Amino acid sequence: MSDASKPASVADVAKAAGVAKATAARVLGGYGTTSAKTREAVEAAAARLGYRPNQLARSMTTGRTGTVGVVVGDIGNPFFSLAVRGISDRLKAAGFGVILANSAEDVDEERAAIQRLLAWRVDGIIVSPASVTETAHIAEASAAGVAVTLLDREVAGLGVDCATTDDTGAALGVTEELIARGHRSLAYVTSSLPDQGQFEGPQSIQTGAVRKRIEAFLATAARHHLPARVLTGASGEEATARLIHEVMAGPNPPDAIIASDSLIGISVFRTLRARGLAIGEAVSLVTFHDADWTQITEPPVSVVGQPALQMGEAAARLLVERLAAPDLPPRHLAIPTQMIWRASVRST
Amino acid sequence: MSDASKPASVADVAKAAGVAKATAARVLGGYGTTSAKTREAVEAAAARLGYRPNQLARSMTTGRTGTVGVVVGDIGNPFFSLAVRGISDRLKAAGFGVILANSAEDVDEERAAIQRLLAWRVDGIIVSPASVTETAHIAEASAAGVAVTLLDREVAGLGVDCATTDDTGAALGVTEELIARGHRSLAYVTSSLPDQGQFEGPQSIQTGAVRKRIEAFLATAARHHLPARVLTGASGEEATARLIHEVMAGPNPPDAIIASDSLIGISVFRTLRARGLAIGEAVSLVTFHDADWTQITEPPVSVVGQPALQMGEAAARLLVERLAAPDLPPRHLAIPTQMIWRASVRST
DNA sequence: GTGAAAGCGCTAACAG
DNA sequence: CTGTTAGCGCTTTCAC
Repeated sequence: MSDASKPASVADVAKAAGVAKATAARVLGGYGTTSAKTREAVEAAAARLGYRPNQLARSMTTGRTGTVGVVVGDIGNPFFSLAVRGISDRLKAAGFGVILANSAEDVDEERAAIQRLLAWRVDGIIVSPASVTETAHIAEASAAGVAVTLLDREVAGLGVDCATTDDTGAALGVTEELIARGHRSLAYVTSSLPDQGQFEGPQSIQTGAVRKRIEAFLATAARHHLPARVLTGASGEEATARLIHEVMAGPNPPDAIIASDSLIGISVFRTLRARGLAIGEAVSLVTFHDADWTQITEPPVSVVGQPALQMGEAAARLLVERLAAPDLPPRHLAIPTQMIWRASVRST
Repeated sequence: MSDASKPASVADVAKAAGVAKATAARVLGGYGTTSAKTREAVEAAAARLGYRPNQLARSMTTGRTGTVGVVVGDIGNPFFSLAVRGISDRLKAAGFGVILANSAEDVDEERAAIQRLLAWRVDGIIVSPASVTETAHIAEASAAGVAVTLLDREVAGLGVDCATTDDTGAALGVTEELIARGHRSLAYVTSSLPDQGQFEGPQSIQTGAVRKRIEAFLATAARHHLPARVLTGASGEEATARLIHEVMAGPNPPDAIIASDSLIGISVFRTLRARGLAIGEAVSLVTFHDADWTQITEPPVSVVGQPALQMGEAAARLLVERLAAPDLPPRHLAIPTQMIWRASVRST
């Protein structure tokens, strides 16, 4: 059967079947035309020798790998893991495999990952860029001729496809409704770190989606002449807890908090509880991403529903379509979010 | 700079730098010895031409791809997504890339994925087998000379490395404690489907880890002469709800329920709530996997803590070590779980 | 329908 | 330290 030392090649099979290399290749590769008789002979020999196609050699000659690189910030984050599931399913259906890379939200790692993917000659790359400004490597990939699709985070001027949720609309809607319900001091909590270590407006945030949300959040609050602050660096339980404790203990504490993802949402929920604050009464809470758990807490948590799986599917679809039609103009799919108001936000 | 039509090759760079192909290759590939002067010349030429190494060609000649295939049941499941994060981090540190495949817990898909990975000549494969019995393709991969490590689910007699949690110990411990706390009718809920469509003992369950847990669960209950039932097919919210409603409405309903993962845990929690049952009083609940949300429900949910991330890291470590020492005897790392008892289980 | 030969881009082995 | 040569396994001409 199969041999650990050196798998049988087309040449081996050809010899065993008593045909030319090209003929065996035609049968094994499923292209060209062959008579039923030779086909059987080749297939028998292949089975006997435990032939296993070498995709490297195949891709080497054809120039196509049938492979797409996926670079996300954190595959451990439910939002991305669902997106990757969507991507993976869709790509598989289209006959592509996935090479996964985790950037840990670090531009240098992202850059290295993309270089590796280019070296592997992937047909396409789906990436959630860690930075909106440092994107030369993404432009480079696109220029090198691989199809690029942005996931969740738009980068202007790159001229590539993009699948995001409607961050601006979502943030605007949430903020408006919070204000309509009588909240007078708002806070947005994100794990993103500002550029210079200190938050100085949306432009200091490098995560595209988060920047958009903060822009809409601040603009909406300003329009109503209400104080709004942005808490950055909420990465992990302790950091988030510290931020929340600090702001709640300080002057004019927020009466409504928006968490940028479900991980932060949990931490905020817990910290508010630990401070003895009645969520939905003393302080309201909304989180981005409709994680399952938001329905079973007491009170249940209001969410900005982000169809992560569908977004992944959309990104994959965009990529596959571009591969088929490289000259299509770049498209941006902004998938609508769905607000679900629950008791964690007071209603008056 | 870079050209979309055809990237520069070693030969192109060599010609531009006025050196032999092998010399340019030595510089570009970072092997052998070269003088500082030629190195500079080659690097300059490479930069000018936008040279990009072709990993396919590299792997073709070296026989090593520096790539590991990872096949999981569902990357969208937090348990696996954390495991994959651990795997990815560890492999990256060791210089390996990850090709991800999702089996959707389907043996046929898993088989196809493994074949594809073998065609890609991955150096190793980490897989959470969908079935304990249909494992010929895994044995085949191992026989073909790629390092195989099992993730989360042991398969006896395969002679490959394996990183799991201690399922038997965990299930035994949980069951004992539930009984000690006065529960008299137990139920275990899993998404796994039994072999013949109907549960007929642990042997009808194909998911290795789940089978082990059920074995220990049933054996422990039997030792105490207490009724214990296994609910299968709890895949998705509705299916789980139906199962729970059915069993709670039937004769001798369980007074303690063990959920096989955190997704099921949420569904059970919700369904019990919907039935108006006081969790931790009328009925107790324990779930496998220490998902974040278990701490913030009311009551908080008891968990069998599964260090998914560490398990992933362990699997990757086993694989890397085997790649370095192929003749090592197969090792099985059973990472201990950590029980955390919370108010969802009554204490008497 | 089948065969012979060239070549993808790179590294490895051996000279010089 | 550098150059020459061969070859990895496959597909792709182009003959026959």
